[in-house]
Amino acid sequence: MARRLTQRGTERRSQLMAYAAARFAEQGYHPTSVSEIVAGLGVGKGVFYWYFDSKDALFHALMDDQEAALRAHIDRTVGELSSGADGEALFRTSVRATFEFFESDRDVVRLLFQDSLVLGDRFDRHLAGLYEGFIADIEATIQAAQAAGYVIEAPPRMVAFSVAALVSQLALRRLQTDDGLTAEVVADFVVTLLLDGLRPRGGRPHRQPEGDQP
Amino acid sequence: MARRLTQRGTERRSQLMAYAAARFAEQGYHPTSVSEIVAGLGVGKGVFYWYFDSKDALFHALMDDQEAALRAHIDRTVGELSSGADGEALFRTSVRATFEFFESDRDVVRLLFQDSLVLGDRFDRHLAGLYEGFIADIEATIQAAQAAGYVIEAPPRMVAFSVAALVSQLALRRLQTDDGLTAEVVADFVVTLLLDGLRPRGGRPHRQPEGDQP
Amino acid sequence: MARRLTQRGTERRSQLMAYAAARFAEQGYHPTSVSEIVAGLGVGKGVFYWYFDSKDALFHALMDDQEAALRAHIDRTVGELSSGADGEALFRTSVRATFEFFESDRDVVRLLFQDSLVLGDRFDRHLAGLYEGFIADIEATIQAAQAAGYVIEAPPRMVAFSVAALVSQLALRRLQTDDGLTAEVVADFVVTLLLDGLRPRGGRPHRQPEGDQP
Amino acid sequence: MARRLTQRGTERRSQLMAYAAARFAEQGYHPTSVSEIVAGLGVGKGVFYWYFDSKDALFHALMDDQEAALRAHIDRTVGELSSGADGEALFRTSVRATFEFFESDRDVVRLLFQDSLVLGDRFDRHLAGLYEGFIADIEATIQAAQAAGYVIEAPPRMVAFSVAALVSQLALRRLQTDDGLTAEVVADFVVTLLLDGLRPRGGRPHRQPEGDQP
DNA sequence: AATGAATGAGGATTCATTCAT
DNA sequence: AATGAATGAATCCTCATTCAT
Repeated sequence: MARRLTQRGTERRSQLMAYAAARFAEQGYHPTSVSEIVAGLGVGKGVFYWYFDSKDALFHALMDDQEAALRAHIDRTVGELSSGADGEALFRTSVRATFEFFESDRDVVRLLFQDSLVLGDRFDRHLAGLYEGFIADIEATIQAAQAAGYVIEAPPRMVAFSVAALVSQLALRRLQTDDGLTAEVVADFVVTLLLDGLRPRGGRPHRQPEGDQP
Repeated sequence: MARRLTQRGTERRSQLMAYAAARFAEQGYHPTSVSEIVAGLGVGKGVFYWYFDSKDALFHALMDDQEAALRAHIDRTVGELSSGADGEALFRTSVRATFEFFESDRDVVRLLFQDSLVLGDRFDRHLAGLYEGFIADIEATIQAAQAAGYVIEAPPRMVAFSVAALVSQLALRRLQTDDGLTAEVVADFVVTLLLDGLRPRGGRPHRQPEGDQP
Repeated sequence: MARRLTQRGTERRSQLMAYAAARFAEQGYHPTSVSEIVAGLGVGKGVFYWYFDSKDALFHALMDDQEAALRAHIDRTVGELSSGADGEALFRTSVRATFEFFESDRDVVRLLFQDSLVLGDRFDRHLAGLYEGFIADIEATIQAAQAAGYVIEAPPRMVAFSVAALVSQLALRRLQTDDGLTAEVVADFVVTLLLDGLRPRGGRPHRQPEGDQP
Repeated sequence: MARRLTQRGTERRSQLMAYAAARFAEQGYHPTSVSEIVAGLGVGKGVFYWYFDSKDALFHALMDDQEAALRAHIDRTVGELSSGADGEALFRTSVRATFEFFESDRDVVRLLFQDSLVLGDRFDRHLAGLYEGFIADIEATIQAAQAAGYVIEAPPRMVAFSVAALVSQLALRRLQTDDGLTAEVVADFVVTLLLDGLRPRGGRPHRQPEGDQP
């Protein structure tokens, strides 16, 4: 690999990746065959292997690309914030950017979250790395916030996982059940939930004898 | 199917399911072949198709079983609570029971979360149903709690998804990164996070000019 | 592999080996496809892989079988010699038996001598071993004969190679150019050549001025 | 083909042949792909088909070249002999020259002996011709020597095959098992074996009752 | 209830060759 | 003279499933 590509070659490669991403997102990795991909583009089988070493390799390339794109989108959005923004604003902006990104290309989420659970060991290393990237970022932020007293004490990694879990799962489920909510509304709910929880702050009703609230 | 099974037959069937569950959990559904399953048990191919109509059917049976087992475990645990327990106690107990269940059979989580994303449309209906079962339960609880003022206003389904997301993802990640925390500690953290959020309640430090807390 | 085979299974396996041997002998290993083999027998593709792990594995099985058969044939023939037979008779008998064996199944020679030269490294170990088996046998005999003064001094291994070269190549070429000679005549010529050389023993003509004899 | 080549073109062609020869010698004809050859030289696929009609054609060109080179080497070496040399000296010189040639380019032997056995019918005609060239030469010499009484009576073609077999196989095996012998020593052994056989000339020990000499 | 045997479509991948540029 | 791109038949092999026994 690491071929020198002409303009046309670069386009072909992108075409293949885009089409494959859509099929993987729709049906999953295993049920999507290379034949299906090339047939979908109306090209010969050899074309696939001219651009990718294997089906696996394509998948990894896809993941790498999307991860980079997500990071770039978040960084860009956060970069646009006024320099005086506080931590909460930063956090909220990041979460919103994430939901926006997933909103703009619905395949991406489905793709990014086909993880090792499903794809077997061959993908573990790659995906673990990818996931870890985000988790580690969040973890660092959490630790700083804890040091400053803005976040309750708890193992930062567990907290980071929680943040990632909420963001990723809500983004994902939005695709499956259209609840009519905008990305922004969901993002803001996530931020509120993470910061303040489900229990109303301030004076609250007394416990009821027959109560079964959460 | 719907065969009438002898005692021995029932055992065989369980054996097959247990072995298949382990393999599915380890490598995923597609990469696990029927041959591998029967070979692992040292029996002929016919055995498999005597007890199951297809590989799909086995998978669905597995899901049904595990879902029922999880529900039973939660119900049993909650049923042991003193009748005077309040909503928060109920909630905490349910979450704990869930983590305990996943703790007792690590394959189950990996199995339950190989979802439609990965398995393609054939599994959608089944899994959607499974997932929906839990979501609907939580949703009902949330609605009641909101009516009573114990939970902030927000689309109950979204709230329910959030609860499910946190519980399931933290249970899942525990398998992959051994953080040395007990199921109970994680469960309690999840409950706290959901109820009160990450931001400390009570008097808080003022915002700092250079702040970067979440 | 190492499957338990029924009578029918054993027959199928033999059928496959026989047919494959013929094709390998005729066209060589690489130009013979698994499809061709199963088509030739009118069976499905899966049949091949029920009996053999791979095309390679079949080839090795073939080699093992034929080597064993050749050895057995030689041992049997030599065993029928009167117990008072001398070394020369033994040698002559072995060489004759070898030619007979190759005569009885013409594919075998072509098969046994598709060697590492042609088949690449994957076959090296196996074939080297096979070839070595015979070479080592001959080498031991040569050494004993040298000790007793019946054979001239020379590195025994080189001598052994020479014997193997003559026997195998003459057997092989007989298949390609029908010279109308019986296996026995060729065998006896080989023995004579090896023992006494091409130069007539006893009184010989004087050198001629214009000579160009070998 | 039959292109008129510039100087640079001639070099390219030679480069391709040399590289291909090395690969064919190492892995065999079939396992070596055209892609591998051009990649090894860092050129595009088109280059290969500019200089050769096909992979087969390259192989044949290789064989032709090497055969010519071998003949030339033998002729040159023999031509250097004093004109009064007798038949034995001529023979010895030819055999030595052959071993020297193979010694100087180890790939050649491996290449020349990838014969029809391995390469299938397409190569038969070519290789048969090649081989026949040498065999016919030797055969003529043998016949002359037999007429003059220097060589025992036996079908000359069979004798010629024997000579070719010994020379080629010993040259070949030297590559695989480094026995530490020089080309000259092996060549001389071959000559001695062919002329006088393994049995010592002159007074010989009587047969022993329990004998096991060759 | 279970076995070994068989099926054959389909999977990923390779490869000699061709072609537009 | 040479390139990168493309072709598509063919390769080895897998696998869910069926079947005779």
